[in-house]
Order: sequence, then structure tokens, then C-alpha cells
Amino acid sequence: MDPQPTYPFAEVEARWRRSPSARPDRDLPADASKAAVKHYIYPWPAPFSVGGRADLSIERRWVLADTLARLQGHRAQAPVVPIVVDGFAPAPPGGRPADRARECLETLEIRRTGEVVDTTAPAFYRFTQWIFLELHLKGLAARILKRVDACTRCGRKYRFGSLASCRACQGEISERRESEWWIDISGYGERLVQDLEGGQWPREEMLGQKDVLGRVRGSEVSFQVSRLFEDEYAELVVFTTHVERIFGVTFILVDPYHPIVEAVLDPAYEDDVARYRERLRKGAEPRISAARTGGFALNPANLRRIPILVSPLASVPPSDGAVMAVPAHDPELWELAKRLKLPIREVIHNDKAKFDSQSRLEEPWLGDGVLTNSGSFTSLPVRVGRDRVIGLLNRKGCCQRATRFRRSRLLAAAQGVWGPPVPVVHCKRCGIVPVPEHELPVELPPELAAGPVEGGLAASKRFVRASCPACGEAAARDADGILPWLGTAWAYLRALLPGLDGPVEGFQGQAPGEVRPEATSSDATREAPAPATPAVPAREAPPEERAPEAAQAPDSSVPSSPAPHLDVLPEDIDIFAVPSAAPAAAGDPAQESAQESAEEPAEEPAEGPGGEEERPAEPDAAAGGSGEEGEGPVAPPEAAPGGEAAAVARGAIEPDLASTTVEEALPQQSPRGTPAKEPGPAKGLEGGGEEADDEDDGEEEAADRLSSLRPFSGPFVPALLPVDTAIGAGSLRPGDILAVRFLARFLQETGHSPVAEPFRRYLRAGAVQVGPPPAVPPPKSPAKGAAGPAEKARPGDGGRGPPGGAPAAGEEPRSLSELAGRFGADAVRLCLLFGGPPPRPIAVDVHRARCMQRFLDRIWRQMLLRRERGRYVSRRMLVEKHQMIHRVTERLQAGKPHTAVAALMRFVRFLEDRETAPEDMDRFAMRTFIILLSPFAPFLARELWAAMGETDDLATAPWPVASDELVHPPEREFPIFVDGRLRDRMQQPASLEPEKLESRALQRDRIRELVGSRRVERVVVVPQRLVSIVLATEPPRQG
RNA sequence: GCCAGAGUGGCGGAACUGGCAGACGCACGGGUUUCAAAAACCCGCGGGCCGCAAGGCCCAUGGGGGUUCAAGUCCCCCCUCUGGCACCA
Repeated sequence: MDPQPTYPFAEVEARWRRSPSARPDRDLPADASKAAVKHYIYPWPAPFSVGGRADLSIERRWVLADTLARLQGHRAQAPVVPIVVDGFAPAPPGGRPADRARECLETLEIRRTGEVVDTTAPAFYRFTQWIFLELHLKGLAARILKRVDACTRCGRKYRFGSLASCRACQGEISERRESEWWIDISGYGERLVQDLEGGQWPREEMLGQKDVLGRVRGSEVSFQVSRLFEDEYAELVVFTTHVERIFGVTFILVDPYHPIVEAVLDPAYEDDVARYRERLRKGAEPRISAARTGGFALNPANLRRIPILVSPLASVPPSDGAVMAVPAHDPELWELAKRLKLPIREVIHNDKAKFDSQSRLEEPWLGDGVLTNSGSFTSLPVRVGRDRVIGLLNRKGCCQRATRFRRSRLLAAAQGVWGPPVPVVHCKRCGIVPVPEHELPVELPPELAAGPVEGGLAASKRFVRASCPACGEAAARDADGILPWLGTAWAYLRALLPGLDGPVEGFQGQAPGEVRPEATSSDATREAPAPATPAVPAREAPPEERAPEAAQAPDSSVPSSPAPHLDVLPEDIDIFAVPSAAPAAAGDPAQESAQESAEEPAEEPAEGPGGEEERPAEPDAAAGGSGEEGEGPVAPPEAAPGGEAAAVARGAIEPDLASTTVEEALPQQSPRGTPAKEPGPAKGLEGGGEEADDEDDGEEEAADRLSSLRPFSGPFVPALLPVDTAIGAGSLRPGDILAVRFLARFLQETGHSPVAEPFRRYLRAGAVQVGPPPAVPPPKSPAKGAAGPAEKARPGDGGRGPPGGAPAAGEEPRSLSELAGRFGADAVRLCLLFGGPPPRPIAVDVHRARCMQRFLDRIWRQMLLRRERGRYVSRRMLVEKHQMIHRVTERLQAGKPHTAVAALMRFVRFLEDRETAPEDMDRFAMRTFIILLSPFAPFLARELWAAMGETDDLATAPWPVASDELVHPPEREFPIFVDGRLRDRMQQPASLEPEKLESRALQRDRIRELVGSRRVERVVVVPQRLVSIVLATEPPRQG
């Protein structure tokens, strides 16, 4: 035989790439109503880093999407497959990701719909910002100032109060404030959980999301609280899952920074609490500890006065900063009570518990039991008691059922994050003022357009300087960056709105009444909003030039000038100054040494100055700007002294768990805590922590402020949503998906999107590692393979033996284009599909690519051979063919492309079988095979198609349908079991009646022999399947 | 610690609602071809036992119990690993 012909992929690909009809991408049709677009496949946006990557995870998603889309294409549909590149994600910058993505798509012959969407394009993030504003106006997004501890040496950040010195470099820890924007989703939790059931979520994803949301059902109990010698009462709401234990509550713990502390703290205890806080911060206090506040609460059940203490134990979820302590039934509280000599009162009795001679509990009882010491509820079982207690307290008006969610907020923007700027302005007079819609986008300054820069937005003075859209006074732009998820979370809508790049009514920047004074004029990119290639004028503001503190900061343990974060403000706008009368942090210089991190800790986003005092301060205040650095007209004022200390002194104490300050309070941070009322999402946040029981009003009011624009209202949006198949990245955490689902709900509620659930089906595609498996895991092989093959494994031959150590040099340096160049695009596609089940991570390497290439060669040969000789089609061939159709179709739709490929391979194997004549495959069979092949290996398929002389368009050739009759042939083999063991088989008509199957089975020689003289006790016949014979147990002679 | 998921040949992995375990691929062994090698092609390939052979039997889906005519699949206990949560989103 001649040397076996091989598939000349290079030549074929070149030919088809050159062909004008081969342009792989397409646009949404102009007229939606005529279009056959019915199917929407959405590969999750991803960062697309530039340069050699050892990771083809995105390509895997794209190929999977493309393969599924091609299948639909054969079903007379033009599926929509947008490609979105998330440039803001923390990927190494240094190029135009969108361009590289385009190249890659072309290489792999992936069809996309429309242009590659880049989240970093101002035309895109204009709407990210717009959505952000909608969230803000609806009262869901609010700004919070948060304390963090940061290492003064390496900049690493830690939770406030958690450490005494840097875990990584032992450097000194100092407090710093950071601003963050959070979205309150507590009102959406219930629906987010419920609607999981309806969707086609893989079990794992569903559980993950539920887990992240962390729904806890319980009750809220309000306690009257007061200072020691005062009669004035305030209210404290405590969440608990065990109301029935209310009679056992002997004290109350609150977070050391809980706002209620302010209300109840007795002057006599002020020092104690302050010291306690400080000791906690330094790690000098154990977790199980507490300090008295001198405040008391009234137990509504038995009207006893119980002390209020501050303790970190109060912040353990699901509690949100206050717990009613029942020490008798909680180990930690038990220990605390013992230490502080607080009373312990048994309320759940069980004889199994340990009691001392006076029948007092000897250790906390955690199990079940009946209520005791509980007034009229005594001796009720816990379950019953709970309902009764709720009933009682409810009548007293101090208890209601409540649901909490562990994740009730989403981080939407933060200081130092590289992302679209938060489109608001901070004005001394008006507070937080949204940038008007028509001024969107608020573009990134040029030095930040291409990638993150140390110090972030706040470092750009020109950016920060602005004027208040409301009053026209000088103001400062918010310097926080919006997190990547918010951009990608609406990208599936963007892809259906091709016009969104251009002018959109209501959004064009240069509207008549535009108020944008000096701040704008210097900003080059401002003028050209649209698709914007922000001509980056080579970093006009090198980071070094700004902020002298940065230079002095790195290792100085000396507190630098307090709060350098104000250096970004123009000197004449002293917006966030704190009353200079404030006790200037006198007490505590250490707290003030906020400073920038010179080097970024690897895992934290770039972090900058900026961030201001909470609460737009009273206008009369002025903190001196010492004007350290007079670059241009902008002189950074000196920071307002005593940010934190002053705040504390004024009593503006962080309401959230220990470490955050709300600027516009999120509901659950109001002193009362949050009643996360089920049905009503989107309570107004405005007005600080005022109780929003009149939700309707709040909502209406908010609605008034929402945008009247409907930019997302193209014809394709209702036609194609929800997305039919979303292909998520393996790296997506459940919380990320949750965020997208939340946003979808929000957009639906506000009338911007027709669907609340964005995805009909969700597939996850795991990571792809390029190259050979990481290393030889040494512990693995020695035990078993010691003698045989392990010894013989030849390490030398071209990366073969998987455990054989490093593959031959020269083989391995790889990239997508190199692989595609050596083995062809189809082979790479197959690698990505065949590598394993989508959710799992796979590897792609030269060896695997070659295997796929070999498979393509085998196809090539068979098809050439049969094109010459094929004449007829046998029944055997038909059955094989239809089984292949059935398997490929079903497996591909099921999201298991690797088994679909296996079905193709199986068929090819059948063709190669000796028993299969070269003549046995007619033209139709070949057509069918090629069509089935084409979603997986489009180049080869197209070449074969042309070689067959077919002239119709392969891409839209109708997908074959498997005939049931042939998939399940009329004659089949029935296994026969005797006593549960496979003993014989017989060929019989598939639909033979059970009775006949039974009798024919019993008549078989082999079965008669096995049965012998024993009695047939039972025969189980499964029609279409098998016969199972049960014999009576042997007569008991050898028993 | 809490919650969830997964453990199948030497490897990646198949197996629809309980119904012939190991599809497909790799690796490995033998053979054909070749001066030789690569490539290609053919045969074999979970383990053990009986048999010259055809063939047959037994054991095998982390371990141990159970339900069933029948268990990788369902139930209980245990072991191991992974993921999520708990200190961050």
C-alpha cells in the first residue's frame, strides 16, 4: 500500500480562509422580525491576556459555544454567539486584548456575532456606569468607608483589628480607611434562592449559590435598652434562630463597634470599652472575652434586666452584630459567662445532660429537650415552644420571623480597583451627586485607560477635580473603580444591542446644558467618547511625581501626615474636611499613619489614596491644606486630621461589623438591624437608617429618580432572552453568578430587561492547561508499577510516557497559534472538546494534539477511499450510522462533547473494520458523516464536502435525524441471568413478548443444564432488555 | 469546624430513569512493513483460576454492611480527596 495519505490541513485551511464566503463572523440581522435568530449561546466574558499563555480556558468556552452554535446552524437557526473580552479583569496588560481575541477566533474558526466587545471601551462602560447609577438611585448601592489594617511595610491589607503585626513581613500594622461601594441584595435573596429550582442549573452550581447566599431562617427580637441610670430607652434588634430560649438570655453581646454602644455606653465604662477595643485590635484579647458597657436590656419574656457587653463573639454569622446570649446552651457563651461570672440559666432540659449536685448544668447542653425555666412554656418540646414564644413576643410587638442571608451585599466598587469610575461627584454642599446621564461615560484618565496604575484614580488630580452637577460648586469625583463583575454582568445584553456603541438617545455627551467646566477641558479622551481608542499620551503623570507621602512612606514607622488620602483634592475644595476642632487624633497617632502601599501585595488590587471622611462634613469646617506639592494649579490640601478619631468622638461609630461606616446607610446597618423583609426588594436606602416601613413610598420615590431612558430595548432583547446556554468559566465562583442573577432581576424590575433569570441553561467549562502535566507526582507510581512497565517507559520519545519526566526538548514551547500551526485548527478544537467533561480541567499538549490529528487523518483516508469506491449501503452500515447520529446529537446537546467525539471515533473505527467493505458507504452516508463532523472540525468537513462535489452550503445542511428503528434494531441480544449471574445470551426480536422471551430462555440448552433438577422459582423479564431466572434454593441437604 | 460533591483498568474518562462495568482515547505488549528508525497498519490489553483448544468459572467500580431477581448507580457506617462556607469577595 502507498504511504498512508494524511489530511493536508495547512493547505486546506489556507484555501478556506482565503475564500470570501468563509468570513466566520456575522452580524445580527437588520430586521429582527425576519431573522431566524432564535438561539442564544453565551460564552462567559473573560480576561484575554496578551502574549504567551499557558491557558486556553477561554478558547475552550469559545470552541464549545461555537460547536453548539454550529449544531443549531444545521437546524436552520442562526445562533447568536457574542464574544466579550473583559479587559478590566486583572490580566496582564500590554496590548489590545480585543485584537488578540479576534486573531484567536479566526485561527480556530470560531464564529461570533457582531464585533468583539471590550468592557474597557468607554462606549461599553458608559452603561456599566449608568447601571451603577440606577442601583445607586434605587437606593441599593451605597458608599461605605471601611477600616482596614494595612502593613506599613508591604502594604498587605487585613481585616480591621485582626492582627497585631503583618503576617507576611512582620511589619507594623496601621489603620487605614478605604471607601467601597456596596450593593444591598438582601431583598432579593429569597427569590434568588427560589428561582434556582426552576432553572437548569447543574446541581453543583445550584448548591454553591445557595451556600453562598446562606439563607438562615429565624426571628428578630427587639430589646429595650438603656444606660445604667437612665430611663430613656432605645431599641436593639437581635437576630436569633432560637427564640424559644429567650428565657435563658442572661446577657447581650454586641459588636464592639455596634452603633447601639453609643446609646447605652455608660460614661463610667467608656474607658473600659475603649481599652478593650484597643486590646482587641492588638490581639491582646482572646476571642472569648467581653467588656461591660454599663448598658442594660430588658428581656421581653421575663422583664429582667440583663447587661449589655461588647464582644467579638457578637459578629459570628448569622448574627449581624448583636446576639442574645443563652450561655447554658452554647459552649463559647458558656465559657464567657463562667469567666465573667454572668448568670447561666438552663432553658432546655434533657436528662442526658450533666448536672451537679444542685442539679445545675455542669456543661452546656447542646442537644434537644424540653423547655424549662420558661414560664408558661416550661415542659414544651423545643419545636412547639418556639412557635408559642414567637406568638407571645409577637403579640407584645417585639418579635417577628425573619430571614437572613449570609451574603446580603455585593461589593460593587472600591478604592484602587482598576475599572470604570464610579460616576458620582462629591460635593461639599450637596453630598453625593450622580453624574447626569448625558455626561456618561465618565472616562478613565488616559494614564489609566490601558491598565491599572498605582494609586488608581485618586492619583489623577485632574480626574478628581470636577464641579457639582447640582450646584455648580467645585467638587471631587469619586475615585473608586467599579469591579469587573458589574461590567460583565450585563454583557449578555450588550451583545443584543449592536447600536449601543453609537449615539444613544439621552446619552450623548455634548448635550446643550452641559456643565463641565475646567475639569473636562484638559482631559483629552473626553472629547471622543465613542469606540475610543484612547490615545494614551504616554503616561503623562508618572506616579512618582505625586504624593510625597508615597516616597516617604515605605518603611517609616513614623506616622506620616495624617490621612494623605486627601491630597487629590484641589485645595480650594475642602469638601470632606472634618471640623478642625475635632480632637485631632491626639490620643492615637498610630491610627493615623495611613499611607499608600508602595508595592502591591500580589492578591490585592492596586490601591490608592483617595477616600474621604464619611458624612459630607459641615461646611464651616476647614482643615488646613499645607499644600505639600504644588504641581500645577492643583495643590493637594493637607489631610483632615483625625478622621477616625474624630468620627468616634462625634459618635459616628461604624454601624457595621466592626469595620465599616456607611455613608448612606444600607438598611441592615441601621441601628435597628435589618428586617430583611421578604417580598420587597429595593428598599430605599436614602435617609440614612430611617426605618423604611413604608416601603411603597420609598420605592416610588426611588423610582422617580430612576432613569427614564431605555437603552436596552432593542428588538433582539425580548426575542433572545433568556440566554439559551451560558457557558461559564471554571474559575467563576458561585457568588459571581449570583451577582449576575441579581443584576438581571434588578434590570427586569426597573424595566430595562425583560427577564429576571438571565440563563436558561448553564454549563461550566473548566480550565485548560497548556503543556504536559505539571510534574511527575513522585509518591504515586513506585508502589505499583515497580516491576514491569514503569521500568520500561521510555522517557526519550517525544513526550510520550506521561510519567516519563520532561518531554523531549524543543517539543514543548507552545501557544495556541503554534499548536494550530503544527496540527491544524481542527485538531486543536478537538483537543479542547475531547479533553474531558466540560466542568473538569483538562490539559492540551503536543501529544494530545497529535492524537487528534491522527484521528483526522483516519477520517481523511476513509472518506477518500469510500468516495472512490462507495456504492451501496448495508443494513449494518445504516444501523451504525443512525446510532452515531443519535449519540452525537444527544451527547452534544447534553453538554458532553467529549463523548460526542467518541461516537464519531467509534463510527470511524467501524469503517476501518475489516468486515466493513470499502464499497459499503453510499453518498448519503458520507454526507451524514460530514455534517455530523462539521461542528467539531469545520475545516476538514468543508474540504470533504467540497471533495464530494456537494454544492449546497455545508453550514446550513440539515442536521440528520436518527431513526428509532435503526437505532434500536429489530433484532437484539438478550442476556440471560441465572441467580443473578450472566449465564447466556440469545438473539431475539427486540419487541418479543415477555412470555415468549421467558420460554425461549428456559429452552436453551445451557440454561436447562444450569437449572437441572432445581425448581424455577421466578423469572423476571424486562422487555427489550433481559431475562433473569431465579432458582429455588437447593434442597437443604448440604446446608 | 459546617455544608456539598467525588472516589471506576497503568492514565484521561464512558455507563439514559438500578439491567451485559470499562465506550472512546492514551499508554503498554506482540506482529506486519523497513537496512534501521519514525510513521502507518493488524492483534491483544482489569485481576485470578481451569482447559491443548473452543470455551468456562471466580473476584473486581475506596472499605464494610444492607435492600433487590439484579447495585458503579439506592440506604447505613467508615476512609480518602476536592470544592464552598467559617477569617475575603
